[in-house]
Amino acid sequence: MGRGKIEIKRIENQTNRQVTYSKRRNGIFKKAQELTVLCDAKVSIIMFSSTGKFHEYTSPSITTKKIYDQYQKALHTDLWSSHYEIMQENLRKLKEINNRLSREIRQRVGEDLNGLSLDDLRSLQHKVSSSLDIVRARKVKNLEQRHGNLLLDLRARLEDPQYELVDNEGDYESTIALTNGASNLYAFRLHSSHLVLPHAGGFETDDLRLA
Amino acid sequence: MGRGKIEIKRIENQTNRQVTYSKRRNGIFKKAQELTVLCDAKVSIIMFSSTGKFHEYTSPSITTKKIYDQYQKALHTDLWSSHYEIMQENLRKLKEINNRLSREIRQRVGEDLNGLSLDDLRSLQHKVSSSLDIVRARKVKNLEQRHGNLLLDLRARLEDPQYELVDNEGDYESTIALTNGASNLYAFRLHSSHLVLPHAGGFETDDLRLA
DNA sequence: AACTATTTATAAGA
DNA sequence: TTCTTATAAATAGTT
Repeated sequence: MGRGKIEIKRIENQTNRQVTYSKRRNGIFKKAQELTVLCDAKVSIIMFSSTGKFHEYTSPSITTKKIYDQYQKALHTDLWSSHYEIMQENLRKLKEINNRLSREIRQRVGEDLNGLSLDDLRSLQHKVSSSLDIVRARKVKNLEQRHGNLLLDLRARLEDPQYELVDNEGDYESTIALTNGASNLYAFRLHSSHLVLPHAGGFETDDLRLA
Repeated sequence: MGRGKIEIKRIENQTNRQVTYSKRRNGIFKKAQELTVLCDAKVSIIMFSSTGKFHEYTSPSITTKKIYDQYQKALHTDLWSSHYEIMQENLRKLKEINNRLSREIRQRVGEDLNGLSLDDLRSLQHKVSSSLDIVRARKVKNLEQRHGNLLLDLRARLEDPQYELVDNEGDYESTIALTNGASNLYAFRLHSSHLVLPHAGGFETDDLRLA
């Protein structure tokens, strides 16, 4: 309907496209308004131009939110709650992980020991002690690497009677200690990998896996 | 456009109204489709007839939900999005806290030491060492309390040459050590108290403060 | 659901 | 952008 017939395919000329968009948009909105009045209907139109400009028509006596609520009812589809539920669940899991990490670290720091039995304390001591060995060994290793100094190495060995043990059997012993000491951590990681991720393509949700 | 001109007002004859609704609905959807193609636009139309029947058009390559997301963004209209954004923000913060806790604990366990300078390692060793002292002291204290046994106490003192120091000056020394060692933790807590909580009355969001 | 006289929308041009 | 106008498209009333 115009001076000439046009083919329904993308208008390549940007200006033409904009003009046509504007004209036809008005046309559609007018028709929507007429439909609303003539037929006592409720209409919601939302559109975005190719440049991202937003326009809408909504029948008077209704809001976009109401239209969408009805839409959801009509389709028996809940567009948003699944996302909310997933986010809630992720929040819950992250908090759980956080609490465990907090407790673990507080105990390692020496806080919050009241609930622990003697055995717990003993085990905690061993864990912390193992960690200390590892850190100490690492520090020494760093020193060695940094200075390439055998004298220093020797001095470190003298300074630290446990060093010999850690250094010789360290790979095995400390791995065991570490595994035990860090077992909770591994559990946390396993947990965090269970975080439910929303489907792709919906809301942009950050990757929730812990690094 | 038809055999006669019509006034734009509600069609009282129910049958006519239905017929007109049907015809004009198709017209609008066709125009929406054309607009989509011609102008590379994104259109979402949702309508309900006076009898409650539901119909929609959505441009291919987009979903109603996406249109709705964009709609919310475009209007800065807050139907649900503020809640959503708050949850996103909280998730982000929890993840941040989690990562810090994880790093802290991993270092205390003896993992992930590669990035640390010699000074870092030294400081870490001191922290872990302090923690170890505290835990050890606590274990011994537990033993004492449990058995009320002086002999045991004595044996513990023999077993652990550092005990004397910790026991005598422990309250001050270990508090300092703890405060230093746990300073990051306090920072985390401060952080977590900054979590934004959604307004009451919306979606039920769990309390996000860390215990 | 078709038909078609008419109205309405709009493409192209100014 | 807005207006103009020839023409295409939509549709009201009819079958």
